[in-house]
Amino acid sequence: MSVLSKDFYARDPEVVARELLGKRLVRKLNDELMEGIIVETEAYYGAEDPASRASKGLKPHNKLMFEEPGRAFIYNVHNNWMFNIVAHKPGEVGAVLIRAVQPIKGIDIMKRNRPIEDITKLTSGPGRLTKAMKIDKSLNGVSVTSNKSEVYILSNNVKFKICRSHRIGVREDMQRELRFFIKGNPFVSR
DNA sequence: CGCCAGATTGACT
DNA sequence: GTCAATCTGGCGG
Repeated sequence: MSVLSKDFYARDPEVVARELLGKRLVRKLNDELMEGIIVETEAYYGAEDPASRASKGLKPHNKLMFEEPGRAFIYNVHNNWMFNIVAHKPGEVGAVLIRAVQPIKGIDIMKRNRPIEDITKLTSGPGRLTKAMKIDKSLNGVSVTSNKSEVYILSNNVKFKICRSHRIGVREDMQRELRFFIKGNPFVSR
């Protein structure tokens, strides 16, 4: 298993969102290790995407979406941290939101961070997984393309079917369906 | 500094 | 299905 490089993210956000499914999100915090399989993502674009943080052009808070791919882009919504990875072709704008993971390592740590009985609700939502894996604004702008980073993505070799739908929770969506998830996986958000 | 929207969640009918 | 709590950060004055 190898760490996904910057090249992986230097493509169209939709392609990156689809291909991130099944990959492994690794969170290292001091001596502790947490890991989850990505089961749900959404793609976001630039000016053409009314739901995007970058829809109104370059601003200090969204400038990461305009910059080099492969870095974490994190912001707050309703007291929840959203974990995105900057992804776009050269000269373009975009990011992929990680909406849900299936926990596979450090589950006890995640449960400590987010006490809950039902494990399928531990990381099945963008705000849930960031809380369980202790991802917050302190990781904004951090590169996810090195295994020395506090957060990165590993390749994986699993088979599954991909479903798609419109994005969740956005005020104004695009015509295209830009949410992707693994068919039948119980850790996908509602 | 105050106002308020928001890529949510959890509780409840 | 509905609904409101809760808070960060953008933006106007």
